[in-house]
Amino acid sequence: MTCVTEELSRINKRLSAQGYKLTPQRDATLRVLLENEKEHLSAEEVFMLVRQQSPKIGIATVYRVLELFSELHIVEKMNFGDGVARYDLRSEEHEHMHHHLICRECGEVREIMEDWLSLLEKRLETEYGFTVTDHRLDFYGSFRDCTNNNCKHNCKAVS
Amino acid sequence: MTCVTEELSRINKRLSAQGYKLTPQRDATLRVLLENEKEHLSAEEVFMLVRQQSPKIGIATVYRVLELFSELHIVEKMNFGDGVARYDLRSEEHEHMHHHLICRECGEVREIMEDWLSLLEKRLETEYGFTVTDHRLDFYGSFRDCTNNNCKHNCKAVS
DNA sequence: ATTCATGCAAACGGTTTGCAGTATA
DNA sequence: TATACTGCAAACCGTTTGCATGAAT
Repeated sequence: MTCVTEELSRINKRLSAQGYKLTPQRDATLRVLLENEKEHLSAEEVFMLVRQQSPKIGIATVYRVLELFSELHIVEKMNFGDGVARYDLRSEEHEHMHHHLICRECGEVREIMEDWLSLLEKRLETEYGFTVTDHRLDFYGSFRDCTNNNCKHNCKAVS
Repeated sequence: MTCVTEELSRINKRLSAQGYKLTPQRDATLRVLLENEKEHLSAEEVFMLVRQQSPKIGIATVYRVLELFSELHIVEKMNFGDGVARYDLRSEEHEHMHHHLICRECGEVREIMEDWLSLLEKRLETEYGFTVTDHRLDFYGSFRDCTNNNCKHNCKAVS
C-alpha cells in the first residue's frame, strides 16, 4: 500500500505513456477512487464526491474518465446486478485474488484477498483450451453478524 | 434431462403452489427457455422468439414473466456486462456447478458443469461467518480454437 | 493553431409502471 | 364478478453522444 501522491504519479506516468494527460478532473476522480479504495463506487457516487472538490465537473466527464481508466486497466468496471456499474481501483496484487462477498441483508460488499483461482485457470488452459485474461468470483449470502440493522452501509439489499 | 412436457408440468406445479397460473404467455415463455437452455437469452431475444408463437404478446409481459420466474428461482437473471440482463433456466444440478467461460473474441458463453466452489463455500462459512446462498464464477478470455471468424455466434465481443 | 478535454443538454436503450381492458375461476 | 394477468404507451434512469467552449502544448 503506497501513499496517495506516489500512486498518483505512477498512474500519471501510465497516462502520459499512452498519450493522455492528467487533467484536474482526472486527478480529482483518481483521488476519490484512492480515498475510497474499498468502496466499489458507482459513477453517480464518484460524481458526488468529486464535485465536493471540483464543483464545476459534469457527470459526463466522470463517465468519460471512468471509461478511459477502465480501458487502461487503471480501474475495473463491474456489475453486481443492482443496475449500476461500479468502479474499483485495480492494483497488481488483485489479479487472482479479487473476490466478493455480497451480503443480501445490507448490501455490503466485502473483498476476499486469497488466491482461489490460479489452479482452476491452469486447468481451463489445459483441459478446455481456454486462456483466461480476467475473471469474477462473487458469493451472495449473508454475514452471521449482519442483522440488517447494525451495518455500516445503508441497508439496501443488492437485488 | 427430462422431456419438455414433463419439465413444464413440474414448473406448473411450482407456479400454482404459490398461487400463480400458467397462462399462455408464461407457457410460451417457458417453452422458449426450455428450447434454448444453453443460450443465455436476453429479454429482447426471448420476446422475439415468443412472438413467433404468440404474436400478440407485449415485451412488458415478457419482462414481468421473467421477473416472476426469477423470484421463484425458475430462471436465473444474470449480467455479463454487455448492458442487458440475460436469463437462464435454473435446474437443481446447476447449484454449485454453473460457471461461465466468456470468449472475448466472439462473445460465446460456454458453461462449465464442474463443482469448483463447494469447498470454498464451506471455508467462507467457517472462516468468514458468511453463509452462501448463491454465487457466480465467470472467466473471461479466449478459446484456443476461436479466431473470431469461425464462431457459431455472431461475433460481437462482450465488453 | 492544432489537438485534446470539458460541460451542458439532448438523445439513447433497456427496463418499469400506470392504466384500461381481458381472461379465468 | 372478483381477481389475477395482459397489452399499450408513457415514464424512468443510468449512460452515451453531439456540439460549442476551453485548456494546453
